[in-house]
Amino acid sequence: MPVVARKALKPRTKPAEIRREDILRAATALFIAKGVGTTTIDEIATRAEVAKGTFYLYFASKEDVVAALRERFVTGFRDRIHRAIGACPADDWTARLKSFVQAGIAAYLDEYQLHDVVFHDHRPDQRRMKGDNPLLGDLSSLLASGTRAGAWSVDHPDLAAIVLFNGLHGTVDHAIEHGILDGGGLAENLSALFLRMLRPD
Amino acid sequence: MPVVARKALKPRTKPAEIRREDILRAATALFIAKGVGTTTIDEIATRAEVAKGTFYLYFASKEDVVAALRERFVTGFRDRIHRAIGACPADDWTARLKSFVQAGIAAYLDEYQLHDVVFHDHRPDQRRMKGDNPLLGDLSSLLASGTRAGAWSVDHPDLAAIVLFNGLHGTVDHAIEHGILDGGGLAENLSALFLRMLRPD
Amino acid sequence: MPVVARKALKPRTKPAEIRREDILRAATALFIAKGVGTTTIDEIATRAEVAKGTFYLYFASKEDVVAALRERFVTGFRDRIHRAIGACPADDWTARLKSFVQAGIAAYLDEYQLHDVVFHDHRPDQRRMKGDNPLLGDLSSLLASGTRAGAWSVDHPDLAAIVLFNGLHGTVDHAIEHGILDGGGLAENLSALFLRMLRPD
Amino acid sequence: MPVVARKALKPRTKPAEIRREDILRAATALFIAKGVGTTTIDEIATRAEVAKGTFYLYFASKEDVVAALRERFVTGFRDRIHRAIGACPADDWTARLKSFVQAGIAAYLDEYQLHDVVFHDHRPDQRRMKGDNPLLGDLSSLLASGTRAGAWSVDHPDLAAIVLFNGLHGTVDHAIEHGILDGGGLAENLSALFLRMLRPD
DNA sequence: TATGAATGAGCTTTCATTCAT
DNA sequence: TATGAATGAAAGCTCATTCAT
Repeated sequence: MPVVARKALKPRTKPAEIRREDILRAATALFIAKGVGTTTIDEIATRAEVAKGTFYLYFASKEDVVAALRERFVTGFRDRIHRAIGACPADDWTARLKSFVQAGIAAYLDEYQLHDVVFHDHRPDQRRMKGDNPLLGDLSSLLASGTRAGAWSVDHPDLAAIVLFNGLHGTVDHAIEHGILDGGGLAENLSALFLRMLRPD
Repeated sequence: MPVVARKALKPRTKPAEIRREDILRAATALFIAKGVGTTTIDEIATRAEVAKGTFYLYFASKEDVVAALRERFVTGFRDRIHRAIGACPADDWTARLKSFVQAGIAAYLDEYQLHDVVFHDHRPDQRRMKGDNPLLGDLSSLLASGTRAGAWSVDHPDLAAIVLFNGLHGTVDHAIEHGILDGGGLAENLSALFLRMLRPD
Repeated sequence: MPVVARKALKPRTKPAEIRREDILRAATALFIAKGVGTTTIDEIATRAEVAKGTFYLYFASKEDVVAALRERFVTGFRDRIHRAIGACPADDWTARLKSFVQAGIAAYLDEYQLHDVVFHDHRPDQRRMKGDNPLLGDLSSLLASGTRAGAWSVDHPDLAAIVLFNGLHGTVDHAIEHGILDGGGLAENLSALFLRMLRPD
Repeated sequence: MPVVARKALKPRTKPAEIRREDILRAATALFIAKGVGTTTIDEIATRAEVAKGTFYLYFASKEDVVAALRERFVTGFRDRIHRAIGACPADDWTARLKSFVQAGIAAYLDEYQLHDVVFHDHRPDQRRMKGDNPLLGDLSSLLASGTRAGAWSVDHPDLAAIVLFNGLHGTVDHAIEHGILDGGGLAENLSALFLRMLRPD
């Protein structure tokens, strides 16, 4: 009777981080393909090549997975925008705003499917977390700083930030719906519109 | 004890429209209170004082109810705005835009709970119906007309309409989240912001 | 305001026998097309252009309809065979048996769909009614009479009747399954086989 | 009280084959007792001492269970007949045929309840599978071989096989209906009848 | 006699979660 | 850490039947 290995072939234990990643990746693909509600834990586990029980070793529930993906989405989105803005001269406010718009549109167009998954709340208390959107603060700061620097003029930076952010969001939604994927032209027009809003009297 | 009544109390058969209304009302209350997903047909039927089978006599599924409510919500919302605009002098474009904003905010604040229920799609193809939003067309027309009349200036009325509408929407969302229910002040500031955007160069 | 007729157009009341027939006809078509179990009372009523409640005025249940159809099927089947036999010379036993076979096959091929409907019992006590099959008695008598007349020889007419009847039944079933619809050839071969069984030693 | 056991008593996990068997056994008993249509999955699960969900781990539906039982019934039935025939001298054709009849009757009498359950199709396309009956082929071969060996004479072995098989089937049905459970005498008479049919001219 | 709105018991099926191994 | 068989609550939907008109 052979005593040796046999299990060396398929290491039953992977580093936890990898496992988690496997599951997250599998879930993302399925959520995008068939929606969160329709995807079963079973399917996620199968696709991640993991037993159903193992899933629960890493996540408490399906919603927990969605939350993790949301976290990651928001961070990634924000980083991307920050990187774009960071590439602009510190005192070129118009460029910074344009970068915000351009990077925001591009990032959204790239990942709107994940966005939909991740912001498709099922709970009635959805009205709690949106306020946490850190981009609103970023944008508000940008507007306020530009105003202070005399680049433009805004009375209520918070309000303007909300309008700009939602305007951008809605514009991309509209573009996606209508199959327009030319983010460049979109960014151009949108920036122009936003800058009109910021013109001093 | 009156002998006459007896049947007046519990008419087995009600006019279809009333029955439908009963069910719709019951569903609305439950959807708002505990979410669409968590509400069962059973609960709706019980609350509407109707047998489960009767529910299916009037609606094909829970989603069918949501669709009916959505229809009604959209129509009501739009009517309210139209009524407000209609009360303004036909050539006072600024007043018309302000009315749009004010009525939109008020209507949304009044009914955002129903709004949430009704736009909480479960399907992954949510990206189909939003474009049907007739208010976008209304707003775009308003902007274009005002431009033609020389009241203000817009390069891309459709784009501007999207930004305004989503800006308004997002602003109210934000207000609700933060417990601000002073629609008046909100409308004031928002209109001012929008009008800045429309100023000719 | 016209007071006249209005109802003369569509006489709400049809003679009971007609109504019953309408329902029976509708049920038959549906049962054949989609099976008894799958057909709903609603469908029968709709097809018969009658209200659901009216259905219950004429039949106590779906099974009651099936029973009525069965009754009718059996009677018709038997009549057809009797007519065929009756057309033969009273003392030509071979011809009478052949007629039985031929008419039986023809009738079955013509109406096997209804046969299937009508003998597709759902109850576990199916083992009760088959014995009522009057054709077995008819056939047994025929065999006994022929034997007494010296045309052939049978030890146990009842047993032989069962074998012949079921043999015939099974043969047609087989033919139908295999798409053979030439009843003539079938009857020829089957009669020959049966007559071999009846040959005296 | 033994302390060791505890888990031996109610092993949460049983070998799949045993579980399947438990369910099949429970279903059979219920189907026989109250019919397939009337038996609910719930009842089967309860009787098999299994959760309802577990049922669906092993079978896709009630019909799936019936199909499994049918499969098993047909195989068992055929095996039994083959065993009986196999016990006869290879060249004693009469004995072989008698064995077929005798074993067929005995097997059917023993298991007609299961037979009824298993062949109580609900679908309108019942006319598809019967032809698959492998016993017809077996019987046809037997008849042809006996003919070739000069033991008897048959013109159309396939047709004769159908008649014999259905004759046998119908005879037992009749016997059951009338409470005759003496398979022996039945076999005697039936074999005699069949052999008459096979006599050379 | 005829209607058809209303009933509600009852069935199948799904799936998140547990837990013995 | 990993497994996956087992669980069982929960929910949607159907349809035979009733009954007030």
